[in-house]
Amino acid sequence: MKMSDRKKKILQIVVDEYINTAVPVSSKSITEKHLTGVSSATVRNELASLEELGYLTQFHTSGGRVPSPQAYRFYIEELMQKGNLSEKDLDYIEQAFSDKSHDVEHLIKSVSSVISELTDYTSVAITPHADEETIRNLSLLPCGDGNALLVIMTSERILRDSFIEIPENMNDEDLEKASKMIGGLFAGKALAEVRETEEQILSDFGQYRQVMSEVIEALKSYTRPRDEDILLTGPEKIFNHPEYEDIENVKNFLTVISSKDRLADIIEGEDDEIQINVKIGSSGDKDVPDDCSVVTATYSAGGKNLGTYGVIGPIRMDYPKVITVLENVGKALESLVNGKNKDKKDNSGNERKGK
Amino acid sequence: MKMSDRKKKILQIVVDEYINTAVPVSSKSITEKHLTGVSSATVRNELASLEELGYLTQFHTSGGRVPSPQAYRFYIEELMQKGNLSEKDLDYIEQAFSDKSHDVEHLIKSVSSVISELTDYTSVAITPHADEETIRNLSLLPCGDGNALLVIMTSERILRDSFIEIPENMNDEDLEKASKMIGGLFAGKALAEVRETEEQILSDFGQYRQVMSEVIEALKSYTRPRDEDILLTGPEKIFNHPEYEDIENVKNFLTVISSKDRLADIIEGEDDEIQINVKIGSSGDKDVPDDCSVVTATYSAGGKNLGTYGVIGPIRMDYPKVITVLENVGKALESLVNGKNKDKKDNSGNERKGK
DNA sequence: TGTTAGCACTCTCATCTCATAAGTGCTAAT
DNA sequence: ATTAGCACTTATGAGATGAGAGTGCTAACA
Repeated sequence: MKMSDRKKKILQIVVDEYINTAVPVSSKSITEKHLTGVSSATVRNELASLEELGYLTQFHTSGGRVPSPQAYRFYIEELMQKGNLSEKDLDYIEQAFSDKSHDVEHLIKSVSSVISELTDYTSVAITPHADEETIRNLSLLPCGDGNALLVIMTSERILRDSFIEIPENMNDEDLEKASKMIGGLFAGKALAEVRETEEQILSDFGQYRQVMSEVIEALKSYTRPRDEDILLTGPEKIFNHPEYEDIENVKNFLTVISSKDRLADIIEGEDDEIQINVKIGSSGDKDVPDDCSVVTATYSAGGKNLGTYGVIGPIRMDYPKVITVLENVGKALESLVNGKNKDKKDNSGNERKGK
Repeated sequence: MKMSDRKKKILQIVVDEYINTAVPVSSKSITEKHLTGVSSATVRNELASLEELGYLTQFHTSGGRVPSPQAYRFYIEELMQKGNLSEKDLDYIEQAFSDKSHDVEHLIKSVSSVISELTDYTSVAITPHADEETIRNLSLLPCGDGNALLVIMTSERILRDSFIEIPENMNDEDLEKASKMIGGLFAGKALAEVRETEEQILSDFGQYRQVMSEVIEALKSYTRPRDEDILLTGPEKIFNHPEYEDIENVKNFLTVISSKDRLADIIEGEDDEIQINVKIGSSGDKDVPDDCSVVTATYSAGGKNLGTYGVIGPIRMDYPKVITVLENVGKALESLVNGKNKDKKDNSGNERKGK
């Protein structure tokens, strides 16, 4: 059976209506509010047919219809009409990003918080992978107790640090020399490269072999995302959505978002080509819980990867709104980053500027 | 009216029973399980009297009695019998702390997680105040774009970093000189001291005046606790306690713990003299929500402040268990820190080793 | 052949009643 | 001071009931 235009229209109405009201949609309400000119019986026939096609389900015989995950997917692909943000919302974004501080961490927090506020869903964010970054600066600082502090900064100003052990006989001056040497060696290299050239690097080193190997170990550990790299904003927002009046759903949700590892799995694994990615519960993605949807966007601007952001919430999510917000935030970020680059050196490129 | 011994005994039974079962306690159950030898009518009289004294309340006339916050306070002060941890639990603590990594951050996470696991409540932790620490190392690292990265490490290995602006004409060598100079100047100073001596320090500086003032600004900002300094572990644990079958309570709880600022207020403001601190809802402490209790312990060992840890949960909390766990974790921490110091240099002191 | 009116059927939901069980407060006896 | 006994209160759960919503089906219609 094919999808006639009227079927599509009706499906769109059902999804729109259900997103807005959270109430199963009846044939009557469709003819009354949206599709005047046909009788409810006609709509009823179409609904039955859409149900057969797998787009709609009923909880019980007299309960109206509810979109299936498949329907949401189709809706997002073909039916959804994206809106525009209100002036107020646009202002809000601008306001939030106008902060003077250039700090990546603060920016990430702002972005995450803006998304959560504007969409009214819980927002998740993961900072860009250090893996792809190049090392801008690497230093070893003395601690004075047989350890040194390794600090690295990458091209995108991501910082990592750890304590490493140094030989007993190494004094502060030696350490400084080692620091300069190792720092110079790694400057400009990508973290991912370190692993590849590990043997070569190690073999080249006599004097600072031990320190060197500790540094490499540390660098290797930086490629894994840390708990702190995953940000969760506004978990309490779920209470604004009626599906979370059921304690079981809350329990499930809270359990999922409590595990940073789990969260990372959920928002990771993006296809870089696609800018906005929607995962709808029980879509075969085992990481996303059955009754949740996750919409994420990976931002990059001026050749910089700025992380992946998104919202997690019920399957009955306001996709048009969420996607609109994510797009607008993306634009704002882009102009922020480009604008800033222009102010300084205009070293922006277009290498990785999403499709 | 005074509290007879029998009244105390009965109050203790009621609180114990209610903590264990979450069911209002009846006169009958008391005489049957705990106080054989008296009739339920006698107990009933005592209960009525305890109610008059403000220790007990009833939801409705045939519903048994429930302890009031006042009763919990009295219970903790006078009636409670602390248990011992099981072998299994003790092993668990030891296991968790045997991690090789000496990193403060990991330690804090372990502690928080252990507390949450053993008590079955949500655990909160706040890292020690950088304010009281002395600066062990301060360095300025070049970024290459008109900024420098300031990194400090304190005596307790707390790290802070920020980007500061440097003058246009300052090259990497100048920066290194400035770094050494400023680093030397602040080494051994407490962060709190910086503020006091600010004017003097600034006036002494000609050449690096601007950098210096940026550094001081940054140092001042380190005294405020950051979001990352507040750790929340196991929020989903609340679902193991029947009071959180009510969605309103969950909502309230989640809203409170979602705000790091709020959390900080709740577990801050400890009296340093008291090692374990119990705040019971509606106790006049406006930060703690009405239907929550917070039990915290501030740990210090070998002269080091190791942060404040605790649990947040329903007023009907298993205080004996929680307090026992907190005490045992404290002991384990102490022996860990002392042990470690012995291994190395035995530079431990007894300056601040809580009573 | 597609559309529609009409109607029986199903299911939920709120309300009511009713009986039961639990627990208390009070009184009078010990 | 304690206790047995009993009336009183309230929660809880199990039907029963009726209203309301929505559907599926059938037969008539354009």
